[in-house]
Amino acid sequence: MSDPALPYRPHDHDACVAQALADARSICKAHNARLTPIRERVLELIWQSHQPLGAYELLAALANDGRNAAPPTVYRALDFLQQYGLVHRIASLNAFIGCAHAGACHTSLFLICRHCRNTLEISSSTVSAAVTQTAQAHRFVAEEAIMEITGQCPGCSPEHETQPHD
Amino acid sequence: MSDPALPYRPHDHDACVAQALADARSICKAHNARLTPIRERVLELIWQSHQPLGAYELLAALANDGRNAAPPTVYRALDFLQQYGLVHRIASLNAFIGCAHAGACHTSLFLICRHCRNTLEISSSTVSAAVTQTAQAHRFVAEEAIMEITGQCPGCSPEHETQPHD
DNA sequence: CGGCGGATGTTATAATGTTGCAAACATTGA
DNA sequence: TCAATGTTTGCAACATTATAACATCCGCCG
Repeated sequence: MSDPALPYRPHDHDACVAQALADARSICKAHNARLTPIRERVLELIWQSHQPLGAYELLAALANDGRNAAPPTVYRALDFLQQYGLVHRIASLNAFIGCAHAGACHTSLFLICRHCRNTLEISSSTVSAAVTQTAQAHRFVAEEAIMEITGQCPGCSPEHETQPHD
Repeated sequence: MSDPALPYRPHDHDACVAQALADARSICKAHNARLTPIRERVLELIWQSHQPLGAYELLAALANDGRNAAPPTVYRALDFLQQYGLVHRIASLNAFIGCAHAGACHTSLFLICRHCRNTLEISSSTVSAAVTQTAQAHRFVAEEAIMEITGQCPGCSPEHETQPHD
């Protein structure tokens, strides 16, 4: 299998997914929330791809499972997962990706490679501080921040001109 | 140049729109681009609202003009206007707003009030620098940045509890 | 058991965005 | 002026993304 994942670095992807699912289970338990089979499966599918997945891609994957799913099923699962901070929505792609810092309060910045689509979630206190400060300077009460940077990841950047990922 | 700090403050809106249109005309002229009636009208409609407008809202407005427009008409006009930096797309709202710094190279941050929807475009060098630095730290070549902060503007923030804007 | 509430199934539909082709129009150069 | 060319617009159909409304199921608690 062509080691699909890898935001920029090889790693044991199965283990990384398993860890994410284990974290999710404990987070849900702590909140008395039910990580039902559908919800868990959606989360697993999302984690198996480091590229953000669209709702209808998830839908197709569920259909592959032999499951009889319609759009609301997927959107409801996604709503749940977002609510507990287990996945993020990438607004510029209409797609979803697993949260790399589930459980922790954080403002994330996403580095999205326009070539291989691998997406890296970063929690930068420098950026967060700059944003907070800017908002305050305009007497604006910031509640949610979306920061999505599109460009080229190290594996696909022009200086290399080798095989890009994917 | 049009008064940049428009939302959140009273101002002569007609003049502000007129100025934006004049700027647009000169920018297009400089690039040998044609600011056709449809494109200009779309830009005007967008500027007349400080709240971001959706493509289908624009479509309805064009229909009101007695014009016979279909979705591609609007999307093409929007593509054109974005190409020349005259409008920005707000990804989290699927909507468009006039660019407050047309002509200048800039990375913008948007402060979107979830109450009155007024949206302020800010060019913060602090934030830009922090983002650039973070991207570089991951050897990521940043090309486009989307930064959208949702929250409450001064007029709608809870401490006031007066009449919100809009 | 029986009722309650959350989760899922099902159908339909809304909202957003795109493709492809043809007609209209502007610009250029002979 | 006229044809050649390229851009813009009209138009119809379609693709994608997201939600509404209501029925059903299932676990839990009394």
